Amino acid sequence: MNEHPKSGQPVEIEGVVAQGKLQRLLDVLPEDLRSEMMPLWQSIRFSPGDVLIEDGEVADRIGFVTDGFLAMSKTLQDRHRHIIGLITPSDMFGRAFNGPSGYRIEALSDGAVLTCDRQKFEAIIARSHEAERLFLLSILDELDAAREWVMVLGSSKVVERLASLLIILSRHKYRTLEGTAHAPIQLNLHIHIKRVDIAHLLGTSPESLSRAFHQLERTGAIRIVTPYDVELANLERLIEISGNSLEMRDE
Amino acid sequence: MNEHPKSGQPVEIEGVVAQGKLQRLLDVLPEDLRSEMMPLWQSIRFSPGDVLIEDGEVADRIGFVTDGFLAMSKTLQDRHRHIIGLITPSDMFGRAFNGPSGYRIEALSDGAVLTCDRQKFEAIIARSHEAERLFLLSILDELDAAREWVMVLGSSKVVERLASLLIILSRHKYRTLEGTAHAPIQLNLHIHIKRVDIAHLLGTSPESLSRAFHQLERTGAIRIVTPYDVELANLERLIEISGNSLEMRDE
DNA sequence: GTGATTCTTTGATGCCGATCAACGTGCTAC
DNA sequence: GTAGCACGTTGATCGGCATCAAAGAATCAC
Repeated sequence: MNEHPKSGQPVEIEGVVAQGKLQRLLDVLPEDLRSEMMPLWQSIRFSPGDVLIEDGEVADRIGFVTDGFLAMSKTLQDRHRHIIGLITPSDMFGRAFNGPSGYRIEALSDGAVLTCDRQKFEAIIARSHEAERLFLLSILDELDAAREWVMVLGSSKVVERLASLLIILSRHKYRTLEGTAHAPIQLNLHIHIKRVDIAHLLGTSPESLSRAFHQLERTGAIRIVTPYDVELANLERLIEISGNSLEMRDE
Repeated sequence: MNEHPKSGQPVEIEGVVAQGKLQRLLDVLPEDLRSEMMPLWQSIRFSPGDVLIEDGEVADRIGFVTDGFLAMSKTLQDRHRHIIGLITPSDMFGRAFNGPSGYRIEALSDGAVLTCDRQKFEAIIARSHEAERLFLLSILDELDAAREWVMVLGSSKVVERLASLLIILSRHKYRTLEGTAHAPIQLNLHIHIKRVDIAHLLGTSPESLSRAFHQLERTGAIRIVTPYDVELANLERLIEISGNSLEMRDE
């Protein structure tokens, strides 16, 4: 029995566990809608370079990231590739209640998503006032994140932007460590993303990004263990370099 | 009689006429909620430099711009001022259903807003499914706009960013000219915003911005009549310079 | 009108970062 | 092992832009 677990219990589909926003959404759904929605979900694993939704395509599916990093990206005629934003665990993608996507959704790391038919998702959410409200709140969060990112891109220098990114990534990591009592003084940050992708996210080139990384290391703000493993040795200095533009909320 | 005009008719409060999103919102409200909400509105006129909501303040009011330009801005300790985004006629501001604002809302031009107590606004909207849905859709629009702006800020060069901004501004102007049958070939764009503010919006300095303006003029893309009046002489070239990153939808 | 104030533009200089090129490093295949 | 490949780093050059400084241009007070 117990085909569809009760509210509050972790939801697992094909070996992939729903958490964060998706779990909260399922939690507030009344039992009947919840039962209706559960079988619609499907898990997909991805690897770097995979394209989940093509630029310009009318997305017929929405999804939640359960693990790994996706990006909204766009490459212009002049072959310049921009990464508009990261999509990190718990985030949603796919333009529910909205028109076609102007951006490609692509994978920057290994990971997994849970996806659902877009129209069915919308229809079910729309039948629960609570769920639709929760959905609205998560869009408001996305909006805040996007604006914060506008702020970051406004800082002219690459080191500043990189410092901001590292802080944001550490916040994400911290967010998922809800078990921990206090923030650790020294943060070992595992970066799952290639240098090129970080560069395109920060609006710079891999070369300049590399220099920025090593500049941060020279000032003692970070220590580069491997290109994918960085130790935030001096968080205060890092914040200072970033320009103090970020709210240090823990959510 | 007819204290509260019927749906579909323009709403006017203290000489200021509601249009765009606010009007649509009022239109979908059932008559009782509409009557309840109408007396809550209050018009405020603003001039450049006026601060409507202070950075960090818990906004107790929301508002819709009916005329002129506002900005979300933030100035860091190092006195650097960033403008995160423009708030143009029909746009909302003030974080309904959300926490304190991390940004200042300030006026960049003369204009007017209609404002309403935030909690009362939320309460009334929440009682109408249609209205809450409409609200959600307008937040989704804001999200798109924010992401588009991330895209623009990603282009390294100032001329490109300026070209994009001019296109966006012309779109706004076109949006309000719903009476006109077709887009005019040659667009006379009145810019209500000071150079410093545009500069801070584009993440550059007034000096560099000035040079960018004149560079656009040299290439024939625009003609500068006065600093506040620009003629988009060659829209195609302007789009080309902008990097084609913008969707040319008319809404 | 005149002067004060505010905004825009122009000029000169030095730094940051884009770009091209080459080299280093780690991984996979075999 | 070695070759090949993908990714990261380093070096050198050059253009764009921030910055400082100062000069037009427009507006307002009076």
